[in-house]
Amino acid sequence: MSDTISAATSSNFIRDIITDHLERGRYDKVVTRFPPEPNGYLHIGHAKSICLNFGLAKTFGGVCHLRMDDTNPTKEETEYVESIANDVRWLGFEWKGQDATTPFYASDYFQQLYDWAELLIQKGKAYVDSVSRDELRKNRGTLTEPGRESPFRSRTPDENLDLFRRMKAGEFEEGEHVLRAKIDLASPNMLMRDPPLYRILKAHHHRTGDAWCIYPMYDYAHGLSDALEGITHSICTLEFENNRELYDWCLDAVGFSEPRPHQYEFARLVLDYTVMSKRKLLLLVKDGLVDGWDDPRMPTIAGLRRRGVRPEAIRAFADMIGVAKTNSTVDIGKLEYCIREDLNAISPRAMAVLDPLEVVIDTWPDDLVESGDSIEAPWFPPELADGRTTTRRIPLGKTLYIERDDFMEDPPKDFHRLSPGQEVRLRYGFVIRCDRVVKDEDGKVIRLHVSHDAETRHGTTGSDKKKVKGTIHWVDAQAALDAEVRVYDRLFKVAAPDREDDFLSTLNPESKVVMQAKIEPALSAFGAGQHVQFERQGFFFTDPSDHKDGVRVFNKVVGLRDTWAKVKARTEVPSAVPEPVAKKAAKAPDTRPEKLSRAEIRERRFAADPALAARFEAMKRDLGMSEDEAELCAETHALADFVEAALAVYAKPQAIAKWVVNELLREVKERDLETLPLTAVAFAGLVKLVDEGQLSTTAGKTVFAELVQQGGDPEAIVARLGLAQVDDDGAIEAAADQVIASNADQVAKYRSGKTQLLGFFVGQVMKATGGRARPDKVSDIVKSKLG
RNA sequence: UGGGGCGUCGUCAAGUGGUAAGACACGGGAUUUUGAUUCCCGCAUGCGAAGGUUCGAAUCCUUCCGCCCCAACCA
Repeated sequence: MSDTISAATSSNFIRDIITDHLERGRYDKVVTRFPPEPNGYLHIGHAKSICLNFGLAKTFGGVCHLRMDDTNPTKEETEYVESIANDVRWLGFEWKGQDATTPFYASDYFQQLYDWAELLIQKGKAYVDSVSRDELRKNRGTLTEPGRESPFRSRTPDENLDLFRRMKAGEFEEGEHVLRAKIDLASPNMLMRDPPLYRILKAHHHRTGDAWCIYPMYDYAHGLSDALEGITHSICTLEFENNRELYDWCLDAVGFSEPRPHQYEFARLVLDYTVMSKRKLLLLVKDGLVDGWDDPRMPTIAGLRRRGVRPEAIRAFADMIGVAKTNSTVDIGKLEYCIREDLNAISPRAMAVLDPLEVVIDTWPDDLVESGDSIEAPWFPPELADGRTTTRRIPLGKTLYIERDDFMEDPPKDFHRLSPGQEVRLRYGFVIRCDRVVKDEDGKVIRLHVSHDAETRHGTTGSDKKKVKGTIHWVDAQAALDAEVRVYDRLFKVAAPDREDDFLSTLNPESKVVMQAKIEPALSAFGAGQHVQFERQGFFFTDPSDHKDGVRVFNKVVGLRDTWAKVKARTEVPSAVPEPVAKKAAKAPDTRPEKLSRAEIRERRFAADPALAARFEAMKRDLGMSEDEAELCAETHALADFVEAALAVYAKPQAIAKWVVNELLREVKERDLETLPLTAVAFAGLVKLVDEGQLSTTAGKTVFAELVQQGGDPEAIVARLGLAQVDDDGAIEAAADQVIASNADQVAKYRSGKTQLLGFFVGQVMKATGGRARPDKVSDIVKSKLG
């Protein structure tokens, strides 16, 4: 793996999990995996996942497996396997596989997976279902209605085994039978309603050929492949969150015990102005809307590579956008920034005129008309030269080309370029003044006549004496070489083509514009696959396949930042065509029931349990609890019992309710109250201690946490931990002085008005006293000391 | 009450009860023979909303709101 991969990758929740696991010794090394299905080319979204998985392995000193998830022979092809392996390697990563070049394949595990399926059948955890595809779907129920059992669900293991073996032997046609996990048709998670594990597919597999006619489904194959390879952290995207339960089921059912792999999900990359789904990308390729998978406009790795983006930029981008669980859309400007930053450091500078306008220097000396002149210029600007002192000669003659955009007959006042009567500097040349404009009969400017100031010639002393506002690029007309320059822009006109009914209708017709450009002759030395900055324009890349001797083809990678374009856009009329509003694609009907109001829900609950209703009323009426408090305390009978028992020890309903609602409720979310070591008596004792001022609230919370963990007696815990409240002004003042003395800069900030720092000081003093100080007193003392 | 997730600046994103990181974008300035690069400076009295707990809440509790995912023999 390359050393240039950023070591300072920012933290994310998955790193935190792994760090924790390693610290606790749950695993002793990290094994991740990148598991693409070889049914398409990798794109920048995959790159995010690749950087994550391989990056994690690298930073934790583990390994990452590249595994082809090839369980569906109808979609997968060897061409894709090769492109995927190639792309991963190009991105700068090495995988652990059978060897350095061969990846893992899920298809290598078909026999083992099959054997485990037989095991599940024998354990009664899987059965062969023989209903039609339609029937199966209907029997699955809906989001709100449970599914129904298939009549074949009760087949014996022996029957199932026989049928399954015959499925494998090819005795049945596709769709006749399917092997299903026997889980729970009523599960709220649709994936757990007896999901198919194996289906019959009489298709030729790209690696196993015709050896199999049954193939495992994703959920079955994936988790078990992970387990087989000793994967520790199986990282996938958010849409698989629902699959995690099934992932765990499969591993448990086959009999894997800890430490075994676990699945974690992060948000996949969504980028502005592009599409990322393989289906849509495939459509663009198949319909010839782009020039193949490696069209430089495609977000594929192959496309980016051909465009001239380097792996360094992609890795920097992956690092920049981070890893989280929020569905988000990344501004494509971030990618462009990373590309520029990378290319800026390595690209030699040259001049090229994409849209030439002829310029004749009328003052050009006669003796140089034939022979011409030339100027030496560095390939790199001084701030980047960094020891690179190479230069090239730029021919210069009487006739030049400049960029058509760099001339305006009637310019706005902040135009720094060439216009009638005005001066501009030629990059590495001299200052010229526009004397005359020649137009054709349509009024189009076809030639400029200028005069030059020989004293401003580059490299001569005093050449920069004359100050002009602009410098423009140019090439000598006689010496210039012809080149094809492919100017690429974003593929879509709208920010979210995915949200359109017909995403193809938003294709940007100007995403590829081919220019016949004039370039400086030194560029003839450039072979295919080289980067260059055309000054004032952008970064370009000689096309890896089309650029040859005599045929010069440059791809535009990305433009330079263009402040002028921004200024222009700001002053011009804002484009009258508003971005079309994205229409949401029609979705399947929402079958969720109407939302019930809170009161209705309560009514329903209490109607079902009048005794609970009575307790709720009693708490409200007899104990003076608020409606909310009473409702929460009467959530279940167990809780209500607990509250009543606590009240029997310490009869202050407000105080008890407060602690129940704000502290206890949190603990009983995941755990049953009955399993908590905390007793009602201990709880009441704690509330009393705090309520009577013997314990600060902060210390009270510490004791509460202890009680929840270990149980015990609150007073004993207070004594053991030495938490009794510090009420003594002297002790608090001493602590406060200490804190103030050691935070002089913060004190200064506070005194100059940043009073929100009070919390900081109080916090420091509280920490210094181990949370025992009376907080209100601390606050008062600190405030008066800070003045 | 089907279940599972997610809401912090225009965009990503840290932050897990004690000073709302950072980056991109944006705005201003300096340097500049690329309107580039580089360098400074500015940019969330506030974390979906409202209540509550606390000396102190983005963080804990409650309720509400919004968005995403799941009913392929795809992955």
